[in-house]
Amino acid sequence: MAAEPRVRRRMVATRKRLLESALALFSKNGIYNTTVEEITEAADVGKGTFYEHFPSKTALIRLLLQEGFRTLLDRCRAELRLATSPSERVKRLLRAQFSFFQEHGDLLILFHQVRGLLKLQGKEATLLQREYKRYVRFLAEELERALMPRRYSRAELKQSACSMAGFVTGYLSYLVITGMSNAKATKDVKIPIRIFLEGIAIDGSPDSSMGRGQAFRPDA
Amino acid sequence: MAAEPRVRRRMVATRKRLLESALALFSKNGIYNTTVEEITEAADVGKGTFYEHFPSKTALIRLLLQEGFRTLLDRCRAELRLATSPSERVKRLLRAQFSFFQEHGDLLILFHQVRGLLKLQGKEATLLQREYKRYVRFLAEELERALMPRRYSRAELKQSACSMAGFVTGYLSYLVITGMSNAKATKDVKIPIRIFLEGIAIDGSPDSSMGRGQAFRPDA
Amino acid sequence: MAAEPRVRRRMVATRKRLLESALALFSKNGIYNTTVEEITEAADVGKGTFYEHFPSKTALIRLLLQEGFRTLLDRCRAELRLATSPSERVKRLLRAQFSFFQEHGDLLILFHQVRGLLKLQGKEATLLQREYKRYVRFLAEELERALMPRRYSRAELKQSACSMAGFVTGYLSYLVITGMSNAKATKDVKIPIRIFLEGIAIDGSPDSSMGRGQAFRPDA
Amino acid sequence: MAAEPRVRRRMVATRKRLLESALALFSKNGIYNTTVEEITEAADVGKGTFYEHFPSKTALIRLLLQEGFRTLLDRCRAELRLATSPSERVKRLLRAQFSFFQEHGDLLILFHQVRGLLKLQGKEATLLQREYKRYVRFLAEELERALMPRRYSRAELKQSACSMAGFVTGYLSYLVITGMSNAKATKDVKIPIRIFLEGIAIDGSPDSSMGRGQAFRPDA
DNA sequence: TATGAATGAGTGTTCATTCAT
DNA sequence: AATGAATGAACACTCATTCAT
Repeated sequence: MAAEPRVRRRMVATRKRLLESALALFSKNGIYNTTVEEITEAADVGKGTFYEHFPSKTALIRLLLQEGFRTLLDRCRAELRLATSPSERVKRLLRAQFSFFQEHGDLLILFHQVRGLLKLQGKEATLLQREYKRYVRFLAEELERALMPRRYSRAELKQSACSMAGFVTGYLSYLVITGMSNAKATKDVKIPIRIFLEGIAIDGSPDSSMGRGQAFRPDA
Repeated sequence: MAAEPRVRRRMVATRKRLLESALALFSKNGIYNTTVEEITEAADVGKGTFYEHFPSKTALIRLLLQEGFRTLLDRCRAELRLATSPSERVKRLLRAQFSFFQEHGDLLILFHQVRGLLKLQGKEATLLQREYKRYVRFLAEELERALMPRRYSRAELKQSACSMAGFVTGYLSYLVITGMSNAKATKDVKIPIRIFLEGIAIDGSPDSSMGRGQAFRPDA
Repeated sequence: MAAEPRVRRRMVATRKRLLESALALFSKNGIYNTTVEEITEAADVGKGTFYEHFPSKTALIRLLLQEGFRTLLDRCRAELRLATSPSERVKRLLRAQFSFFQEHGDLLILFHQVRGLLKLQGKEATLLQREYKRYVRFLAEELERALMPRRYSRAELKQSACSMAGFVTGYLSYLVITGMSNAKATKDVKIPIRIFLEGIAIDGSPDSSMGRGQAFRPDA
Repeated sequence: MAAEPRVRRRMVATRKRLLESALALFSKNGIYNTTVEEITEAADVGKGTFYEHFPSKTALIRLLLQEGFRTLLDRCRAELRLATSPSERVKRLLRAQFSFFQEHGDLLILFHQVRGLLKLQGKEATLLQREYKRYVRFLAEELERALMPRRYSRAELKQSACSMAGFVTGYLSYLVITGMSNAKATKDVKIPIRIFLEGIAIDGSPDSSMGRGQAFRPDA
């Protein structure tokens, strides 16, 4: 009876080692090029042990994804609590996301790869999709709150949330590809934003420069 | 001698059908869940024929990627030629990318999935990586040209390019996930940008609002 | 075009070798202790070849079963055509079954093992079950025809068919267990039947000997 | 010292629960689709406990088989003791077997499935085989006793015993397959026997009807 | 050139069995 | 004696690739 906790602790440790090994390998080799056996070997346990802890490889991926998103959202919420004005909320939201991925670089590629699966059908995909949708919904709600005074349509807010989420992960994953230090490049994210947007003249009248007297519409 | 061209034409047609079938299937089921046999079946040719035209499945993917990026860059260049002022170049660059992916939605998931592979080692990955790097370099150069008067460091321009590329594809792929009509949502891309950035006060004095008198730094 | 048949012939031969190897191994080691690899090795083909010819191990078993039952029923029908009187039909029916299993001893254990699965649920089991039911139904119909003059209820005929089928395969499989030569023991099947039934006095008055004045009822 | 019996009693109870759970599961899902874990779960004991009581899964099966056959033979012996005439012995023997399987339907599928293993080599198979052989030998001896006056060869008696054993279990298992109520169908087993045998004319002159002036020989 | 039968390394998953507690 | 976490051999099945025709 007194020894039980030790067993439990060992099990928890094993499970944790499996999760960590999996995440590290997924991040290094991708979810497709990582085999269950590689994971168990990295965790220094037998192959069968994997299935004592997780029903399937996919389930493990889902778990990592869920946990990842939960941590991300928690981070966002914590950061939002520090905001003193509505206008500050958006900044903190963005900051939370960047700093999260800076700490959890492993999750960047996982989120990315799984996202590449989501157009596919099948109930497993639906389960995974739910996580991303929840994330977007959360961002949309927060954006709404932050921008209270001015009313935007639900669709616009959703688009805006997609825009934000896509920007964060897209930017970071391109940094990874080009071999730029994530840490350094995310130190001051405002510069790239300003640069690539400055021509768009986000501030005021500019689109007239497109010669059509319209707002910027890429496919106009 | 007179028949030769016909044979050649047939071959070219077969090759084209293979490429198209592959792209369609990749877009629908992803590169991992699409088998060579499915591709040849869709193209209505024998399985072996695939290997008469392409040395491997990966090579085919690389080809589609290369062709895709070439088309994308061509589109960008064409659009840029229409610009009458440097400040307009960025807008047209962005517009070109959005409209490209709107037309070639097939490539969105392909670009995305392949990107998820790029951290991997191996010379195949390096070959694929080259394509993305070329794309980013192109964007960086164009940004430099567009913003000539103001000098940015090479690194900053590269970050900015990543930012742009990441934003475009990230935004669009999140739209796909959340089930929003790509066509509709990209009609006016400025709204979401404005919304999610408005709190950041990209325009002027803003960061003081963070209470630290600093530029916006997500991980501060 | 002229060579095609050769390829086809080769394929048919491969398929046949696989079927034969499988049946032989199933008969020797049982369906559970026979692996796909053993089958392909015995057929001297690669492991993957198996799946070019059959969608799954279970499907192969089903195929063997179907083909076996078809042959068995054909044999029965052929034998029945030789009958000159209704009363002869039952004899010939029984004879056909015995001679069939004598020739196809391999199928005896297959039929037996698969039968052991049939109580299980699942659609695969249902598919297999169909074969046995068809067999019993056939026997019931033939018994009805053979015994036309005297009317038996549908249920009684079905029981009778089960009785016949069960007897044939049960008897033979017990012969196998006890190591008796199938060939020799089935030469004159009437002797064992007479022996074990003679006390039951199938002919007339006997059951009164049970002291209850009733028909023989095992659980009375 | 006083507690010892309690421990022993508990152990016996656990062992019994394991045996019962196993039998129930074997009957429902078959010996192959029943895992040791399912058995221990059903018996509400730890997985390791199984191996405190039985050296292996196969050993458990052997045990159930042995116990089953022992009970069956006991039942037969008890029934035989009630016989008042030699001719009655065969009837009672048959009755005992039918009523046994009616009560212990669980054992029907177990006996059946294990029988499907018996052609296999290996000492485990030999051990299992012994049980069936003992059963057949018992039946042969009883038949001999019952038919004393008329002499049959040892081989003929053995065949006859196989015939009886095969008929009983074969008939019943076909009833299960076709979904007929075991209970109802075995109420009066004589009808099916009579029906399927009536054409064989077990009684007298019959085989001449085959037009060959021979005894009924299935493979003639 | 085109074909598709053949291949076999590789993968996720199962499960009887072991053993430290 | 009882437990259940850990084990790893084994298995069915996949699929990119080869090659004889």
